[in-house]
Amino acid sequence: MKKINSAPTMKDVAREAGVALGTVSKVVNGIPVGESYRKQVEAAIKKLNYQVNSYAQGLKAKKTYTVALLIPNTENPFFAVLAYHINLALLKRKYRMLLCCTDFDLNLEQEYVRMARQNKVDGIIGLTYNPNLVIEKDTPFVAIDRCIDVHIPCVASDNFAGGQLAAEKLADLGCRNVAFLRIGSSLTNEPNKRKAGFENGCLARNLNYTMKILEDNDSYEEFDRFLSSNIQNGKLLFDGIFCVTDRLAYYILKVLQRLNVKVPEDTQIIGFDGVKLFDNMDYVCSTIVQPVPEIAEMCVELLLQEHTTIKPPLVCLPVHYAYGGTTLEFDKNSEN
Amino acid sequence: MKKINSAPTMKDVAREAGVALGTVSKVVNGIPVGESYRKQVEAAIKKLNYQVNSYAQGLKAKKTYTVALLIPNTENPFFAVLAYHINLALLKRKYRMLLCCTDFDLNLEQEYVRMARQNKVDGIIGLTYNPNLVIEKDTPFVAIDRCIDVHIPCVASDNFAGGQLAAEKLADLGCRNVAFLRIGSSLTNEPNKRKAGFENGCLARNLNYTMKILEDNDSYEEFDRFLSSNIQNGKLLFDGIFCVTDRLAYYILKVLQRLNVKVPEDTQIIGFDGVKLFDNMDYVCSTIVQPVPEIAEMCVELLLQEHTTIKPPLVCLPVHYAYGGTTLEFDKNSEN
DNA sequence: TTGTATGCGTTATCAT
DNA sequence: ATGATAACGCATACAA
Repeated sequence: MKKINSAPTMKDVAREAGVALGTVSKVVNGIPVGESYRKQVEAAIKKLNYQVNSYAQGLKAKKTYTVALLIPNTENPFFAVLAYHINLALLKRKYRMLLCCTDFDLNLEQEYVRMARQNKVDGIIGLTYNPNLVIEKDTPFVAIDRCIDVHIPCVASDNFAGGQLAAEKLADLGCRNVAFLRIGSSLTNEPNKRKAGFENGCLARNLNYTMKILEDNDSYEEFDRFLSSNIQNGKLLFDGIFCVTDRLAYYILKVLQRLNVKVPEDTQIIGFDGVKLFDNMDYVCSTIVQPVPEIAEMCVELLLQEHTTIKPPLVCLPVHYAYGGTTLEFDKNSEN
Repeated sequence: MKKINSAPTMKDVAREAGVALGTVSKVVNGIPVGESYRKQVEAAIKKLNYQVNSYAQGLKAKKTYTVALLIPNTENPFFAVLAYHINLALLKRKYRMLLCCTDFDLNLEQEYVRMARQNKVDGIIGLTYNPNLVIEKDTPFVAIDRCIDVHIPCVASDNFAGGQLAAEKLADLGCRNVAFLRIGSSLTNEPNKRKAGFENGCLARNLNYTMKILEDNDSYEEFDRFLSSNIQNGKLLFDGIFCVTDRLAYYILKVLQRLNVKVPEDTQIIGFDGVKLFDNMDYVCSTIVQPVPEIAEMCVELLLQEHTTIKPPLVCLPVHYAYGGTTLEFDKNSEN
């Protein structure tokens, strides 16, 4: 396509206004300047429709007002909503956002981190999976859901409490025999604590529990088999299931429907994330809701704090339970 | 956070390699240079972990390898998936993507367009709603779903054909009395053609049809009333409903469930977009699927074509029907 | 072929 | 308070 050629520069403005270059710069940057000069310059700016070139600015200032967000994709609604809120939080602070979808590609993750060095961006917010990700000490980085290094702040939901809450809710809702279903990376990360929290909650409430943990490259259908094998006389042995994500919960819901297990009458399901199909609509399933807007704000805040006071290595934000049709409505209205 | 200070520059590399600045530049840009020099420079680059500063590069070249994507948000899965595929298409061409969520804010849309001028980005792909959006002729811009100007290429699905297809499918599936439901901006855009296409299809297939068109600021609940008022003896007068989007279709599905109308037995629903809750999972409803990856590719292709041959003012890409549980399974497997 | 010098648009440090 | 000038890191036209 045609190149953008003739953007007016400060020099043009200076000539138009009949003042020196430096004066224009001052006006643009809000540095006090003689009233009459000010007006002239402003008039010239308006007339030429001048706008600073942020690339020249970035070159000079080593500051680009751009932040890179590394996430696997925006097809998963959790990531998509996260991206949206981070974008919002950045916009509030006049920052732009470079969206870098990594598709779970470990090399691509590293590539993007490298790209961010050399003041191409002012910082990175990353939800990554590369266990060997190299982040030089002078690259401002905030991690989501994974503690990469003590010097890199990590922001996450309180996953342990979330798991615990799920167990408690199932207990409150009358379950006695529950299962925990999980699939995902074996990487050590915060969401892994959901399991421990759930176990803890089950023990506290005297719930019988069973775990079915799959690895990343396993097939979801393994769950089909697992559930089928736990059906006796047409009834599922579990009256409650906690799924590590809403995505999985949604999948399990379909499986149970096929197996003629009634949800929530026979078996209740709680997921994790708080995914909605469309904004302002219902949750996909009863779920432990992650505080996405707060996570976004926290990430941006931590990333942009200039005052290099001590950075918290791990920030856990509170989650809450929300009804979404896959549990009994006992406490439908208790959004927490 | 700490500033990135000491990034090595070409000068550092030149010194390290014992060559001149220009030589380094040439190596970096793949311009032939003496073999021994090449190796020395490459060694120095590796040693210092040097990387070009794209801001200095952009300043010089008036090319930033960055494209801005303007969409309302990434909370709506259609937008989210679109963003993902555009990101992919750009990545293939070594371009970065600035994600600009406009939240349907007309001023913000204009603001972003302005920002893009002055070679801050090499071009813009925009799904916008501002009817008065000013795009200077020298700003590379590709529009999605709306013809802004003859000089600005517009990429969209074949919405007319999609509407027609919806009518045909409903007819094939045995419907005789159908309704078209729509809510959205009254702006003239491509998706509006869904209505005309549907009408056309109904006429061709002798379907009785009713239209219920709401405006942007109307309440969805208006549809509740509309449907309620069309129930006689506990039966809905429509045996088929075509909704302008999957989002609406999903909403209507919930309404009908509340009204005890069985879907798809009593009434079948077809939406538009092809939204899936999670990737690789089922469609939210039976739907007319937009070819999102192709739309993304086309946008990027049109935007980046250097050879300013003639640009097509409007490109319509083919849609197809997909079963998603809200129609009878008559042709479940016909993904067209 | 390789090196040198200039300019891209800004900002900041100087004299004035 | 204002204007001239250097420097940011890179690319390139030009000289060697």
